Amino acid sequence: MLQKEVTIYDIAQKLNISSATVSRALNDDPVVSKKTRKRIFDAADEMGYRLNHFARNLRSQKTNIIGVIVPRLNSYFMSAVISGIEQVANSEGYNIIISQSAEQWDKEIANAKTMFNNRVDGLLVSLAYDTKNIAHFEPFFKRNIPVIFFDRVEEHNSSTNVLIDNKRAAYEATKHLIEEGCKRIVHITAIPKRNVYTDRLAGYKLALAEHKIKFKEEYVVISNLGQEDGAKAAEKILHMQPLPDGVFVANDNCAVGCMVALKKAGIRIPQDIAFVGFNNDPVATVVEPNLTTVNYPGYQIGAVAARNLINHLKGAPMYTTDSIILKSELIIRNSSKKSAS
Amino acid sequence: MLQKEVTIYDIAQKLNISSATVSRALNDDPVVSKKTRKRIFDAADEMGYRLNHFARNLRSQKTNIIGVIVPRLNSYFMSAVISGIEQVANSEGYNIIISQSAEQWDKEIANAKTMFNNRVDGLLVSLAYDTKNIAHFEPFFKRNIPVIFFDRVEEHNSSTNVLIDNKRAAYEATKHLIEEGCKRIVHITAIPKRNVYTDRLAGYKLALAEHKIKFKEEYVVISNLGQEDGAKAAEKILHMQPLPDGVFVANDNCAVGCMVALKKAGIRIPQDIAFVGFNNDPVATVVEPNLTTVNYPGYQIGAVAARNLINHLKGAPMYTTDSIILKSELIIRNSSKKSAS
DNA sequence: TTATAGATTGTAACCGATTGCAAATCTTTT
DNA sequence: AAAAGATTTGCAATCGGTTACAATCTATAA
Repeated sequence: MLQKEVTIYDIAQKLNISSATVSRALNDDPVVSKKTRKRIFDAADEMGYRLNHFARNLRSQKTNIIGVIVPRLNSYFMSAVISGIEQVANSEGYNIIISQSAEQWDKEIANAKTMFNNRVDGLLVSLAYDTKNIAHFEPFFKRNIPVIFFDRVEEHNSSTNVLIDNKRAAYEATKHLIEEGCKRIVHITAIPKRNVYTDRLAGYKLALAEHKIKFKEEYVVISNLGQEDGAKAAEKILHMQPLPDGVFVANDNCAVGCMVALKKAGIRIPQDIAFVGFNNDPVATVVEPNLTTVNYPGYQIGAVAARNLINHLKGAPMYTTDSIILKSELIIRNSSKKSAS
Repeated sequence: MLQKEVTIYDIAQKLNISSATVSRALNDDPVVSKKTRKRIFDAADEMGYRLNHFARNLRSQKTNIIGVIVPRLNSYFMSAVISGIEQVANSEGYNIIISQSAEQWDKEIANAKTMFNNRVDGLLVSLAYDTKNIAHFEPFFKRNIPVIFFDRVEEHNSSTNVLIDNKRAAYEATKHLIEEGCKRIVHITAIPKRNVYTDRLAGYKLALAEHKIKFKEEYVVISNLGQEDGAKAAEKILHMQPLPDGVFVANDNCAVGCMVALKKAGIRIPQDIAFVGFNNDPVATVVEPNLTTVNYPGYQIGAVAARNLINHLKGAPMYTTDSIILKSELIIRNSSKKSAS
């Protein structure tokens, strides 16, 4: 037996007052006397009243929903990000709806449209591989709906970015390899279209240049950065003459896949080839030797992005922050300790 | 310059027809003539009309939102599940909102309440460790809002469960260890409150019994199943006399943590101790030796659960399915091949 | 030509809240 | 006791759709 929904009208009728007063009381409007206020709350409790968000949203033109668009959900990093977003959003009374672009520009466009039609109050986005421009977010900008990009970002004067200093992190990683004695350093990365990859590539080049090591195009291996792609990259590396003595990979999963394949081929790590990854995925402490990597704090990225978005929604002006750079650091483990071994 | 929202009234006015006709046309009601229909769609496009979900929801009392409550988001398995849910839901025009219980009963109760107040059309739930009963879902049952449990389930006559046959999977896993020659098999698991753990324990016991191996309470190690908990479990194992010769872990992450710690202590795997895990997390192919494990198809679990829920929402009666058991299988890798080594 | 069924469109109530403005009630002051 | 001011409360419009029912139009048959 389905009980009918209780509305403010039912409460009003029962107490013989107007629905306006009930509405005000339930919204803690101080104009309502404590006495009626109490009567209303008691009645609401007793009758099992619950707010109808649609009626409210319809009136207030707000949804209390934050949209999240990510390339993929199935990585440790992204899970951590989402976890951070959810935590903050939830604590502030916002709900999140999530969709995946599967790294495809057109799906991202479709997702953005859906989010727009769902009238999200704000949007958190990590761009797909494929995305050539961000015109599909124009409707949001036009309506002053805040959009924050994280991790995979694009510059836009009416949005904030949340990320780490990829160039510097990559620089540190590469420099570390050089200091461990590496001279022929391969960089495995994705097609450098997105900031995360171009910046890491730039950091890699900078470190080389600073140590007077000539950059070689053939040392940049383009890959999809999955674990299995790491194995494919290993193939390529094994065919290089002379063999590289260090590898900096833009992602731990791929690094690990590559290490496993190289080890199978008899390469010793780090003696023959030293490795540095990126992200500090838990798998870094499982592979042998443990992987030196850049700690990329996913949970915090998500939490900060969400916090910032909500601040905007609550009135903080957009221009106060342009981009937010979180700390990252190199965690040195055995995969790169050439000198000590 | 914020452009104002276009409503069906604007379209109606412009075309000099009634809003009712506009509404019908936009909803593909065949009663509207093709001619007016076309005029309406053209005008809607041109004017940049977008549906107001709240107005519709307010009227139709439907939200097209599916709620998802999970213990944690940060595991590969759960990411895969969410990915599956999102895919199916999206393709059917549903949105999902996600919240985490952080393995706590009270947070789960709060989440359920939020979902209820958000008037989700249906709910997908994986229960927290902690959850002692599912009374907090009664409001859903009472209102005939479908609830589907997956992975961590509880029996209830008005809900469907989606999961694998944990008992059988555990039985196969343990049997495999026995057939590889193990006699003293440890089982690392969580406090057996949830089905997944009790069932796996039962499967473990069954396999032992069937092979006339006496069950020993002290061989069941209770843990939180994180990677670091695996290391703690390794401690305990190292203190056992005589040393066990096989370990069946209820989760790959923990198995891996345990293996790494044991190896550090000089234990050879699988020669001294053979390992079988659970889930087929990607890390299973990174650890050395590669981990034998039960393949638990997360993506499919999510997709099937979502598909089923949506079928219910579209009218399929609830009683047609009571629980859905997906296939799982043992993937044998080197961590358990005692006989071959 | 007219009755009639069938196709199309319009009218208006309804979903459940919010809120500006007016009205009523209660206090305080003279 | 009446006037003025401060508190509370109520009225009614509004948000943007949906849909039962009535009204109108069109085409075909008698």
